[in-house]
Amino acid sequence: MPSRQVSMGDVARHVGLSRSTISFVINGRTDIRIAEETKRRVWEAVAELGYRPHAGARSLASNRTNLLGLVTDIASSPFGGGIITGAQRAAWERGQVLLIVSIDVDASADAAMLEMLLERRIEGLIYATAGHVAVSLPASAAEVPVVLVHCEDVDGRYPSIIPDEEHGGYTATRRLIDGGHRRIGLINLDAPIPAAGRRSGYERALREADIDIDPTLIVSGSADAGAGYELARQMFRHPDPPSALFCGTDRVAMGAFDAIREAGLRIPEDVAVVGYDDQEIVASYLRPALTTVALPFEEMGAAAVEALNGDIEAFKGSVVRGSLVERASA
Amino acid sequence: MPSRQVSMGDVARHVGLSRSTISFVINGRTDIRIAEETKRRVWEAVAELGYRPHAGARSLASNRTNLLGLVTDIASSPFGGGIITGAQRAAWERGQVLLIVSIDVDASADAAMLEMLLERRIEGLIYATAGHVAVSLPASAAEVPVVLVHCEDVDGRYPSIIPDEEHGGYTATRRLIDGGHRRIGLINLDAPIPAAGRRSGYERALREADIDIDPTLIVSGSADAGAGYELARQMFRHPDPPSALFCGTDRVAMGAFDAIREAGLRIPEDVAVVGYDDQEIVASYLRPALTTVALPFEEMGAAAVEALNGDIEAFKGSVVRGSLVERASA
DNA sequence: TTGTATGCGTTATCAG
DNA sequence: CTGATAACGCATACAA
Repeated sequence: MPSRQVSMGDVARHVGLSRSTISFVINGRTDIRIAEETKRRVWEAVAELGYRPHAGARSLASNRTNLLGLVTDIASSPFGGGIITGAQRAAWERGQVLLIVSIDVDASADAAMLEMLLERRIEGLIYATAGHVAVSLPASAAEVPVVLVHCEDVDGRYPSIIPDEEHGGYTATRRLIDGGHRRIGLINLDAPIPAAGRRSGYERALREADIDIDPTLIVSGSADAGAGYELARQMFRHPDPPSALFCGTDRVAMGAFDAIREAGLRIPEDVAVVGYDDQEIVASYLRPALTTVALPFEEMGAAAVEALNGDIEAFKGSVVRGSLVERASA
Repeated sequence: MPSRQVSMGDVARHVGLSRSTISFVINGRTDIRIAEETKRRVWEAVAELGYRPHAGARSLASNRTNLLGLVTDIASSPFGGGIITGAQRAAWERGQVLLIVSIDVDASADAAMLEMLLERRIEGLIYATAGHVAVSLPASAAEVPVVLVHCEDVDGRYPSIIPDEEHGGYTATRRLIDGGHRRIGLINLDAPIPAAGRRSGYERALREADIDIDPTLIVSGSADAGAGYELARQMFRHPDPPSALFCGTDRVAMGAFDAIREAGLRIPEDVAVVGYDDQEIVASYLRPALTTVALPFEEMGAAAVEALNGDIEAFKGSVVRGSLVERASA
């Protein structure tokens, strides 16, 4: 328990140099030439004394914190953690740190949290959600650069980084077509933001392969297993049932699996299935393991940090692509 | 874009008081009596000028940061996010903030991350893992109070906050006994830290109910669905098979479900099943939904913050209890 | 109850 | 290349 922390002055005294010199070498400033020997001595003293810069003092003097705020509900959600991972990696590479605040999906008590972030002098704010939703930020958010991830703000003030749903729909469908299928069912999501994009990707893939779009093969419902089960059951009562299924969610696929088995069909021999989300727990433990389109969480997190560090306006309406995770169901 | 941030001095000038007075009212100091009228005027000016304290300056002057470091792999894991939620809630209540650093389960490049946390002058460190494992921290961690959550350090230097596995095993088994079962199978985990505790809870519940412990009803394997399937299959080839199953993991239960169905048995009518972990996605989307023992993640996170704020030694070897989540499988 | 003076650890400016 | 010196915004001992 050292009685006092060791400061830059202590280091200076130890090596018999001025504080400025210490500061220069510690910050690795290239605009000022310093003798190698001097640097060596400084670093040596730093190690010997166990000196550690004081971030608070530094931010006071330099008026920079290298702090980015990340407020998100993904910690209280079973997936989407990739956003944190991706954002943090990108931030770290730039010498930046994330101050993460976890909120509830519903909570609006986040004004106080934001205030706290502002007191800490964050230099940018990332607001990320696990689900693709519309949000509304406290007014004070506007005091720093803001990017939204996986959500959109109600009055379109801030740029959003969202998954390329059209491309995802296309990728999934294309995989099925490449597997030789021509009757491909789509169990889409009811009306949330992404549903439309997913469907048009599906249709584009079909058109490209000269397959007629059969509206009776397209249904939609909620995102859970129950809906998947019901909708799939219904679909396999079709006089000319599909040989492949693109499900809007891994959970939907999970339900569909049950219905397909109940119909006495095997996966993927009789029916190939592709899911959406790559919710690891569901997708990889399903039997057979689910081939699915991964949401690009890490990429979105990283993109958010890049946006904050670059021309933020350039990211308006930008979209990032997920990739197909091949397992055994298609 | 204000050309300069407004400081305490600006507020003081605005109301015609000294900076100390402003400081006193802003920090709500009760050891110094200040006229209500004065306070009112100060807060008014604060609002009018949009003054916001500078956390860096404050930490420099007071030598306190109210920052807690949380380094964890749960963001890159599908569950355990409750630790963040719980820790943050507890911290927030004490006016503290979490600096969260997400690491990979394997990564050991965390020395640099820890160094960064120390530069930010964290006043305590929480190291939390998604899985119950043994870890080893960089030496510099010892410079601040440390608590481990859901893990233990190899040389037992720091206190750990871990789930009460014995109690969990007891709770699950007890639930089955209360449901009228007397032949209860246990599919335990192979040799990781928690397995032993779980089993002794199971045995205690049995003994309490005067049920003989049948070693042939106790098997163990890895934590995944594949193992659950195999082990359960095996168990139902027993001449006198169990009418209830306690699975060491929800994923194991997921596999067991398949085996039970294959054996032509119904859940829970013919076989009652209780899982462990309460991995929401698995447990709630299984059909029937899985009754399971929840790991007390939020409570552990909160306990960690409390430990850091109190007598940290008192938390050595302390254990926190999860609770049963009743669904439909038992 | 309020004001003054000082110091916290850094960075930045500017002169050598 | 190096060394004084002055901020940075706030808390606090001390004086009034």
